Amino acid sequence: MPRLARKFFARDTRLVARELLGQILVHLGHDGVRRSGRIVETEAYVGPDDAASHARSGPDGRARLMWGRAGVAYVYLIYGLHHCFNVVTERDGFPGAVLVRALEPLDDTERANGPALVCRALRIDRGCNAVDLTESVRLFIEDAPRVADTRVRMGPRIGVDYAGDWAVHPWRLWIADSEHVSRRSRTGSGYNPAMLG
DNA sequence: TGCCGGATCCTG
DNA sequence: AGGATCCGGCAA
Repeated sequence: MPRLARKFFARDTRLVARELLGQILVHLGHDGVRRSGRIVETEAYVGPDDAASHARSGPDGRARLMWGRAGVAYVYLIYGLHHCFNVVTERDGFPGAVLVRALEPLDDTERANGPALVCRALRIDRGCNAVDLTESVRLFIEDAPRVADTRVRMGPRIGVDYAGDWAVHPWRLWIADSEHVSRRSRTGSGYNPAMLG
């Protein structure tokens, strides 16, 4: 199965977040086991002014990878015990990334309906940080059929209430009929992008 | 150098 | 509702 190439990621972050739905995230662990899952929920973090984004700490800060080459993994530790997996987007010099929030489990993978559970299920940790997904043989995203617009929902990002006006942007995207999205996406409302005026 | 708070999850 | 538990950023 072909993997997603750099030009897929080097676009508007919200578009990448939308088109990542349905694609297959694959990690070959140190134990040689292939673990994978279909991406069913994402969030977009875009631009230098997004108050919810780690990119706010600047091009030399914690999330400097977000300012760099699209298609690279940005993995960080949160709350001292969990990992979150992102893919860098946009052109060089403009920060952006998509957080993978939930997977439908495929090969040797346990439930992954939350960003930290995604990393736990696929054994992704900071050893995966800065890996180029377009070149790595152990961490990449396979190109799977595109999900129809009618199945997509969008709503505000989770856990970023501190970000003021930026918290209300509907930059969380998920597959409406998936059993494997996070609790908030399964029970929350959300709306269809096609219904936008 | 010290402190604060977080793109979370689980248990009670 | 609260605890677990580490690290980067910012204030002093």
